[in-house]
Amino acid sequence: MAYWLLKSEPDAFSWQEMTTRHRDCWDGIRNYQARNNLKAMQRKDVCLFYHSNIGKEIVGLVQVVKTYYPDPTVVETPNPWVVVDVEVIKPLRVPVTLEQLKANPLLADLSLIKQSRLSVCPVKDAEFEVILRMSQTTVR
DNA sequence: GCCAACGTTGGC
DNA sequence: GCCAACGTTGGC
Repeated sequence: MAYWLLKSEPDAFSWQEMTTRHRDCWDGIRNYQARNNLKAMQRKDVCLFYHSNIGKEIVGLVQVVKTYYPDPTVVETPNPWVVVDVEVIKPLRVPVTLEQLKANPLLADLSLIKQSRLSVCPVKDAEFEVILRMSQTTVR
């Protein structure tokens, strides 16, 4: 099982909305590196839900419930873009801010920090554990 | 609002 | 194939 981080601007799609829908397809990814990460996701993989721009914090956990398929919002053919379906697991008990992530030496290598523009980032097992501990949350 | 980082486009 | 111009993301 792998771990990932999904970014969303709360103005466009917030954690609040995610919990209302409970399950949703993660569409709109238009970056090849991010797309390749989507393609690598397996069912049951856990994703950290991050609010970019506003909040700048990880606020919840979702899991992959359907592996990649063509992005239905794309009309051109061939369609190079894909989505996965994700489902809410739970909110973090305590959100973890970007500031905290940056301040933690164990997370110096975090993809979110090193490559700030990538909207679907891999998270290493050890990094995930550290972040989860910071959030005072357990996965299930 | 600004700017750094980075991706994409198009002229040559 | 190089690189300048331009667009986008996202932190500050």
